[in-house]
Amino acid sequence: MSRATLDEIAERAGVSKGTIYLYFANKEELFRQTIRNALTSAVVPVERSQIGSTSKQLGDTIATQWWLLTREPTVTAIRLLTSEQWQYPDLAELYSTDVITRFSDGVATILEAGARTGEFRSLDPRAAARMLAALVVQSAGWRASGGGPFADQGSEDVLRELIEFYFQAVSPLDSAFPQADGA
Amino acid sequence: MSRATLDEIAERAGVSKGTIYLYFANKEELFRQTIRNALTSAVVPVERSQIGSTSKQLGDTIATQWWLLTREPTVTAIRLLTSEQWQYPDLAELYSTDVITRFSDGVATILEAGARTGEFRSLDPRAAARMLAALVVQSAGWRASGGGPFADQGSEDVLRELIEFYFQAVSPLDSAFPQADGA
Amino acid sequence: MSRATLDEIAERAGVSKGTIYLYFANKEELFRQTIRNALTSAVVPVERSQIGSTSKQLGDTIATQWWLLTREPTVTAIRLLTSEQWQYPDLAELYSTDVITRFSDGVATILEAGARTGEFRSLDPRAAARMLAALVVQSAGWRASGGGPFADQGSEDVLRELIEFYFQAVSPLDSAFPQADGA
Amino acid sequence: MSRATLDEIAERAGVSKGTIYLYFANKEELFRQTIRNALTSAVVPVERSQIGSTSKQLGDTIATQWWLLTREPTVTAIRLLTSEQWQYPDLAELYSTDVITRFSDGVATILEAGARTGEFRSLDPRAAARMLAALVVQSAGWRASGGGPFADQGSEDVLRELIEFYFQAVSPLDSAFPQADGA
DNA sequence: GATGAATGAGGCTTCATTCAT
DNA sequence: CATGAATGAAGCCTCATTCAT
Repeated sequence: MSRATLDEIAERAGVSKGTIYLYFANKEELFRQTIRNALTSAVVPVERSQIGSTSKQLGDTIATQWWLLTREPTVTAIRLLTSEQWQYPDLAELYSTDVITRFSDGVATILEAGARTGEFRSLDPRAAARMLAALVVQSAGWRASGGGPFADQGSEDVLRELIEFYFQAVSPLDSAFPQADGA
Repeated sequence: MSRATLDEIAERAGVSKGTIYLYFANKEELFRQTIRNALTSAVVPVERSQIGSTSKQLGDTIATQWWLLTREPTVTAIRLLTSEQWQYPDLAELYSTDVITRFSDGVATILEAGARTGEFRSLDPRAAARMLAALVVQSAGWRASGGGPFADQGSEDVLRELIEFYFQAVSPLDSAFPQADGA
Repeated sequence: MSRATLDEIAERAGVSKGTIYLYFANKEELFRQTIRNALTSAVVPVERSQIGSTSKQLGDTIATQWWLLTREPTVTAIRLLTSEQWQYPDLAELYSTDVITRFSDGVATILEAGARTGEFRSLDPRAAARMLAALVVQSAGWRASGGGPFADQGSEDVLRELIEFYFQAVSPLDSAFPQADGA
Repeated sequence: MSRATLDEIAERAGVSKGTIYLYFANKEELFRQTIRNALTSAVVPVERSQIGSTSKQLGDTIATQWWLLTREPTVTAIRLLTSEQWQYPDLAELYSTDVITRFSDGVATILEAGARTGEFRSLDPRAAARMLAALVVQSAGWRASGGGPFADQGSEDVLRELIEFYFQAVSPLDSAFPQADGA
């Protein structure tokens, strides 16, 4: 990432330092708007995925969130945010609420529906959704950082591994292995 | 956390600023050794837990890692590390290898043993261990930061939720719910 | 006065910043010409007042100078000038010569004439004129700034007070109090 | 004066820029304390001069204030203050109140006493004191700046001229010329 | 060993000035 | 002629590092 100095930011943006101040009141505002933009675009569009079987919905939702979290602007934003999270707790809150909670809520709804149809095991949907959120966020973070236990796996591989694991975890106890065609 | 200036660090340590330079070459070295210490102490002692049923071993291992990750020095260290991971990739690597990989390897061994005894489902033990690592690390991180989907749950509750979920995920398809007595 | 940035100057003048540079080489030149204009217009027209008794001439001269000094463009100019007098000694010199010396010279002439007619005491006319200059300039400055010992007096009151005092100071030792009808 | 940049201030003080911040929170505080110190030391000690004839008291008071206003720290302080008076109205107020008002009040008291003993003419003592304040302040300012009508007179000459003029102005109409031995 | 006053490189921000339109 | 987006030198301030005591 290199350092987040205005000199470097300006250079990477191809403008002079002073130009930045034509568009942002100060460095904090620049920071906030950049993060906010990226995070807003990382919110998984739950409504769009409410078609097909709940298994398909779940796979699609996971895959969508995965790609939103691992694509460039989001990675940079989260990287910046975690670097400075103690200075901008409200932005961290935004991330938590808009991205994670929304994903989690969407997943809980799908799990509930799937439990009624028998596609999923009957379990606490909110707890299971939180677990999935943790799984997706941490895995994406590790992938993005190039570290962690996924260092030598491609992004698709990690996603597939994740989906397979989660479907096992929520599949009905006597069911066959479900179809996950996310991504 | 407050600011990480040498003035504040010295004050909290109860020494003068100059004294720090008697023990550390510079701020980076102080940073490195602090993190290194904390991380080393967060390595779960796998050998110790190799007694009892594999279920018990798994539950113990998860719980131990959980408490190691959520106790004070580790929380601070990881917080610092993730803030600066782009500046100190070798420390991030250390975290990844010493803490996560070791935990993950231990879990994989347990899962494998449990699969042989029929206590656990038969699945890719390394993949399942990676998933558990992600689950534990992210959940602990969220707990520590006070944000995320666990904001209003106690640490024990989160741990219990996590263990329950994971045991469901790895339990044999026709098994009853296993006993998780971590913590 | 607000800040003397070119942005604000341009806005108040109703033109764009770039336009200023079509008419002035740089900010210093703009500054110089603005001050110069205002100061030139604050020169008391001594010749015009050379009618009537010397007492009336004196009163008129004081009053005229007073109003020239306390009206808007002069106040702003002098304010700017005293703020920057160390950067623009030539402008300060201009102020000193064109405004103050000319006023002082005119007053000295009147005092001399008045001394011959017996209207004024016989004293060093140049010294007495310098004193009057100091009196008028400082009083006007205080009035303009809203500070100083005249903070709660109206401009006319200050002028009247000043004229009365000065006439007392220069009146013949045995004379009755003269008529001051300035302004 | 040269420019009031921290670089120059530090250089003149013989320290580095950073050192200033060990003693002052910021430039404004440095400015304030410098001005405040100088102005406080420019307050004429009225009580001390309450001995001898009122004429002597008046002469002493004028002379004392004159020297306080024309000596180095005061000159610098007033110079700085007038440069920035729109940024620090409270300091200008301090100057006005502590220095000018106190001088003016002291003079009014003396004039009143002198009027009772017949040493001074009977006139509005507060108005006459204000006039003297204006006279002294402006003359001192001109002397300090090296400009104005006193450019080619020594400081003692200006003071003598001022005292002579003022004593004429306030002397009883039929009195002989009083003794002014200020300075 | 320990201290903390002093340093100065480097970061953020302002604003006079330029120039393509 | 007029504009205003872009520039970058220069100002204020912070803080890691040094060194005389």
